[in-house]
Amino acid sequence: MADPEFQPDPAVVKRSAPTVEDVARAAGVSTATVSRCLNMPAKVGEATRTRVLKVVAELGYSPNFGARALAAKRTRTIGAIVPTMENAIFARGLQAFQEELGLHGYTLLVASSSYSPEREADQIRTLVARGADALLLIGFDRAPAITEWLEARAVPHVIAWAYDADAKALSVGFDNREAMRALASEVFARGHRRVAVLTAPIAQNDRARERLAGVRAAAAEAGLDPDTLRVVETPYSFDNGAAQMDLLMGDTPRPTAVICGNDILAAGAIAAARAKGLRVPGDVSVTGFDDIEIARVLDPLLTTVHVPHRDMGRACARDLIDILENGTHPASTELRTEVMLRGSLGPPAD
Amino acid sequence: MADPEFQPDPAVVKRSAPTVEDVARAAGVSTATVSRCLNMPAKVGEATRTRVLKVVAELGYSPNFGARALAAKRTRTIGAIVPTMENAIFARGLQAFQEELGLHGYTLLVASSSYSPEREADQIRTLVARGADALLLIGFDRAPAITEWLEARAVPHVIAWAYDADAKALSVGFDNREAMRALASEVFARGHRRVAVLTAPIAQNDRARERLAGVRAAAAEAGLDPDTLRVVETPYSFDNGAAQMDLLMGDTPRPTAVICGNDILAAGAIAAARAKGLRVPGDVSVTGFDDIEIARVLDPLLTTVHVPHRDMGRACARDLIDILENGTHPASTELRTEVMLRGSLGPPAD
DNA sequence: GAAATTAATGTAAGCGCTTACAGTTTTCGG
DNA sequence: CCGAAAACTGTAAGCGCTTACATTAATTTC
Repeated sequence: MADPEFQPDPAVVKRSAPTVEDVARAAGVSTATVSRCLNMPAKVGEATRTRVLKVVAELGYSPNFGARALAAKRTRTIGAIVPTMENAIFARGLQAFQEELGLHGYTLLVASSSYSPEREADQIRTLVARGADALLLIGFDRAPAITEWLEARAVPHVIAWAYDADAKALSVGFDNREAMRALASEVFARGHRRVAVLTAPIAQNDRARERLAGVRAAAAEAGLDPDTLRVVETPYSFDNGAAQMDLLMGDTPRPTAVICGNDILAAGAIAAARAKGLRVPGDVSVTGFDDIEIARVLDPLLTTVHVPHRDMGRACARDLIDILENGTHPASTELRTEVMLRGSLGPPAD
Repeated sequence: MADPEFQPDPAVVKRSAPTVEDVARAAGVSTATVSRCLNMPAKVGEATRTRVLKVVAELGYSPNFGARALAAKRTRTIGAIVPTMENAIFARGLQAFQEELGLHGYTLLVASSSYSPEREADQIRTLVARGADALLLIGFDRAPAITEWLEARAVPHVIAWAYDADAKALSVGFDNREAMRALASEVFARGHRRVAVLTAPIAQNDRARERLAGVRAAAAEAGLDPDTLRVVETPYSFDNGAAQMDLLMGDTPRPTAVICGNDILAAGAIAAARAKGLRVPGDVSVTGFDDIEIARVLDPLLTTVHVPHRDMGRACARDLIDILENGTHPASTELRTEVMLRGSLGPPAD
């Protein structure tokens, strides 16, 4: 004969999500045991575990994120800061990164820096403040203060899209200089002597700088004074590629080949060349870098360097998780790139 | 004459990050005041506030994320689940979404569903469990149970890439059917009668379904039986577009126009047509949808529907923040699309 | 000028979870 | 069978922050 007054409908009493306590009570165990069932199942007796997990399922219990983060001092969340998600360059790597993280129960926090170092520094602080356990960053170029800050806070991080065996930081990437040198060699091997380079601003972009160095190295190998290369810096974008190509094609004598820092610039360059009535590669050869989808739809098909974006993203995820869970110190990984010789590169006209 | 034993070097004592308590002590106030300075500065006296903020800066204090989330019951983190980040379709909208969130002090949590409803359901649960205060989802098609679950938990969410004034859910998007109808009308207006439609599987994709309905509507308007349309379903990808186009071009009689569900399929289709020695639009016209970068580099330029991806991302962010901070109920927003008539659409050959 | 507001700050109770430590059973070698 | 080690489970102390409520000081009102 319970007085209904004292036995209110549980559904009415509990408006909010169930807590460990609710689960513990319902399963007849302590909260510690519930927690252990979820985090270290091996340390709990078989029978207890199944009983607790059954209750967990029935109640639809899901641990409170904040409480867990506070008590365990980790969030199983990993941050990534890329220059941009707009084009396929980073998006594909990010996608693979996220997939791999998900496989291991981690979640991805994303921010973009728009190629601005200040913005990147901000985002790094923000993501760490938001509880990121580790970080994926693009390239090596950043103020030493930031790196020191990360070290001081012991925030694991991996540098992607670049590789440097000597750097103290863990990196997963490829040798931008060598990759571009290999591509540029193909250009010079075809006899091009008036060559222009369309690159992203190299000031705070080690990948762009290394790629330019690769072109210069190839030029030198081909017996050409690297200083005769016409170098034009412009932010990565289709329109910038087109605009700068337009200017370059106004030069006399005109370059017979234009080596672009990435496929997006190359796409713009090819469009601009065509708009001017020039044939590619008849009148001017164009090359790119990255081998994103666009390279396969351009007419002519774009000669470029294939970058294993997905492998890179996946490797980054694995390394960070490895550090977080096993406290290891993985070695940097150098991935291979491949020169993709396609229609946009031909011999010079003259 | 303090015994050094009792006054250890603070630098040695405090290895970990400063807490509110540290700040409070250094500023000579209570922790409540420190918290208020950070969260509701107007409620604190001018002098106190500046003093506290100075200490905050000096100590490099940053509130612990977990503790804050636990106590305040919100994370200022918003989740987004998109089918994929691989191509520019969603990446661009996501970029704008993230930028706008950042402007308001929110962070973006990202997951991708690979167009799988089960995966999406998983990701929704995961992101909410990870503390997402609100969610951005793509399209309306999902199990009612999921929507109910979101409602029950009172998780604000916005549906993007689709618009439905009558739906109970908040949406920010465009009328997929009408947009495609407008484009298809142009195709039929040029005299095409043997038309194929290359679409993503429509089973669990309302956008694809609506677009197909748009083509059928246009066909009907043009006095054509919609059932004479050759409809081919294939997942969005360049290779699938190419493969299916290859098959379509083997038909006799061959379609004179192929309307594709997005630009990626269209790019594959054009490549396949060319590989078969067919001229576009001479032998076959091709249209896309989205107007991503690729549309402007294809040869010929791709006739497609321009979708305001960035506007959509931005509007979604604003709506969610508005709900979170002001408890409002924004109305769904319908954005305008525009048919971009370009080279890939011409009159039929025969 | 006393009472009533308003403004500024402090006190302290959690938020829900993890985990060191302690206590209780089992298990097992000898 | 006994004592020690191993295997489970419980107790309870925080983790660092926010915020309802209490307190005190400064203004305002009549």
